[in-house]
Amino acid sequence: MARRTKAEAAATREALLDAAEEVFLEKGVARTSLEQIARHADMTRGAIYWHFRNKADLFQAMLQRVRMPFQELIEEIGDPSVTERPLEAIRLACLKGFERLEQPRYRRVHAILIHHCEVFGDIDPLAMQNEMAEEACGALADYFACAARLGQLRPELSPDVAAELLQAMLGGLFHDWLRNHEQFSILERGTVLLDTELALMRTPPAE
Amino acid sequence: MARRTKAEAAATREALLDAAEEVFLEKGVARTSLEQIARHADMTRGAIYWHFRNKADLFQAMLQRVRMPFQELIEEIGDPSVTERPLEAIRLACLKGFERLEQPRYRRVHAILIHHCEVFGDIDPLAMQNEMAEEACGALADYFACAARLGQLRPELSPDVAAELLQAMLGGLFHDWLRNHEQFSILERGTVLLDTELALMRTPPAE
DNA sequence: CATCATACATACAATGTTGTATGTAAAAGG
DNA sequence: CCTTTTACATACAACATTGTATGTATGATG
Repeated sequence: MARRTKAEAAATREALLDAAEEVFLEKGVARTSLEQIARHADMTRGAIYWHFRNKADLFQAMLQRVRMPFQELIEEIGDPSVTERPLEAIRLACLKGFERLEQPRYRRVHAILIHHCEVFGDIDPLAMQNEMAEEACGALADYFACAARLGQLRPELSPDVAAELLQAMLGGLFHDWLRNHEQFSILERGTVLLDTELALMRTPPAE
Repeated sequence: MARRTKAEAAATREALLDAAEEVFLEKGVARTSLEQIARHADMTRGAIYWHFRNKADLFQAMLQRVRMPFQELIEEIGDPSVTERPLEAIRLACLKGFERLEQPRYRRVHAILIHHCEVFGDIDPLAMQNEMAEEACGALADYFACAARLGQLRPELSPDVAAELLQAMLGGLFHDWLRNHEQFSILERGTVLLDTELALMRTPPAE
């Protein structure tokens, strides 16, 4: 066999990560050997050990391709009136998140992280999930607090509780969908649930 | 070594299941060998292979000890006025579920099922979770439909959406807590979130 | 009290997986 | 055009785990 050009080498690296996604998702991380990943990409383990130190390193590289912090979603809205309508900012950020999750790569990797891998090596997926959850909950709490100051939140509803409530709901929806994405469209159901919940939380227009 | 009496044999079976719970929870199902489980129970693999056919069989037996369908929780309330106050029935059933989850055995096994095991052998934990989720959502939908008929639900809120909403929220809370049960008490936070959500959903008293 | 089935412990063979060591042909560089 | 490095493929040794086969002491049974 022949050596590849730098671009080709980068392409095989991506191909290996693609293969890892598919095999991990199908068989679970623990039950897939590096051999299976390599063969699924029409390579050998030599290629894997060239690009990555071991399975954990490959796994981390796979995660790097789909990082999606909540704050970035907010910033991507690009609407300057965000600070005046925090509930709408939350809504748009969530919708953006739903849309992104429908891309196969995002969906697959998150499904692997949440449903198809256990602790292994120096990688603790639960710790990562904890970080994601707290990051999301913290951001939500900020925006709900802002909404409360602006009188846009029902007065009997504490902003922190609202944040916990919404984060739990989104997390549950997230888990349910990742478990079986053919069951329903996360964009559709997510929109309905999110709008319903926000409508319940918003202070009703005065009559 | 000596043979044991029937009662002792049953005790070692339970001890093996206890050991499996602890080791599974700590190291993940895939990464724990039967040897480790056996040694953790001061036994050998011989004992395991006597009581169970293999790891999958042991795993299933472990699950059998903690089955908790939503309907049973409702029935355990024992309050005959349940059909007249469906939202209260939901509330009590959830609270009962929270309390049960705080028992170490229930907590550990569910944490294993949801966060510490992948597909293996003929066991698909995701399918089990799907069944649990649909069972819960179906039951919730029934009670919300009942509440709607009795005019106890906000008229703009569809019972099915309410059920999906609550199920997602409970599922998210469930996952978050099982990921790290020392972070908060599921009974405390669960009560707050549940009561808040139900209060938002309930039709407000006429003024 | 002799026998048998039970409840394990021990020993062994087969397999799968990992990490590394080595081989190699082509691309990069001068 | 020659050398060096790159980007893998191949080969090998070590280990962990599994299932089974066998051993065995004891409780149960007539």
